[in-house]
Amino acid sequence: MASVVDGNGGGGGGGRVVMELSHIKDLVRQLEGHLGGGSQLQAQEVCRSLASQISSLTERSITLITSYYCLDAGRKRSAAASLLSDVSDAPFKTTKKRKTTEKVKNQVRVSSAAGGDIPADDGHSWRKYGQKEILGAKYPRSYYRCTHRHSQGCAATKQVQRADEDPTLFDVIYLGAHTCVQSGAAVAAAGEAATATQQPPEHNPNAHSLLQSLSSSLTVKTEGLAAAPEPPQGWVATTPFCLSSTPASGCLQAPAELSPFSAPSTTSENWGLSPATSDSNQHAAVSLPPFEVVAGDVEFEFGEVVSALVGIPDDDFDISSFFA
DNA sequence: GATATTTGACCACG
DNA sequence: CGTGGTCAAATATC
Repeated sequence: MASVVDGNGGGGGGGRVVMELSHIKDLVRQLEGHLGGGSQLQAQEVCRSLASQISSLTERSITLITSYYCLDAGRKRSAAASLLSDVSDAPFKTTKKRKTTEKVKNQVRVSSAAGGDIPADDGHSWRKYGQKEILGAKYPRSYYRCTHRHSQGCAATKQVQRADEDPTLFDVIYLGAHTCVQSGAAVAAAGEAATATQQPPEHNPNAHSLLQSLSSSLTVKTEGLAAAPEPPQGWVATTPFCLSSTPASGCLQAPAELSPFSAPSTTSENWGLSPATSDSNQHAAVSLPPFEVVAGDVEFEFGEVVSALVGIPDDDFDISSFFA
């Protein structure tokens, strides 16, 4: 029921986004190879070319997704609907109400640091404001908001829920983008990382690991789905996939400064961008501080995005079969 | 005293 | 009316 990717419905064939992403993945692989070594001049030339291809392909994918969102924002509904609340650029209205317009949402599964406790922090400071027993779930869901909500009007919130099947795993849903100013280092790192994925690596020492992480994230999102006949409840990616949008617009937009595939809420470099996590094994739920991402989710809205792009009616679309 | 967490209640949505 | 998200008072911690 509560399955995120529900149904085993129809749908088939490829999608443009997937093709683009697969293409990007291949290019990244090639680029990786050229980075490994080889003759300087030629390699540089090839890298440059590959990088620019990656850049344009990425951009195209973004465009596809964003155009879909602009067209269709707010029309879809699914199990996800209950998770969406509004952007709340208008400071919460008079009452304790649930808002239902769209909001940046990003879903990841993390493992707890010690197998028992809450997952380590993700670079942002959160303040718990509620906890709720959820029907059908063994464990209560905790609600967090950004500590800087009042001081900086940051509207980011997250929900943390222990996974039924594995108590050491936590499903974390990020809602809304951080507008607060965080420790500059993390943001800067994210920004730098983003830039590096869009431009030729040149002499960037991080290039390789960045590429690896990009490559692995793409791998999971495409191949992972294709390989798994029935993905575990929609937790399909190893890297958070942030469909950021500006708080005010209903439309999904590519962030101005950051990579569209940036870590959620521009947090620390441990969000799939650091060398430490670049060797992301499929589901090695090892507990490593500060934040081991076991699986991120492109999330079902992304599935709907894709379904729309391919022209599948949004009723009964199964993202897994789509990717297959 | 300031800040964070807990917890029951309130309220919107389906 | 049930469920889930949020509020806010009470409480805990620093």
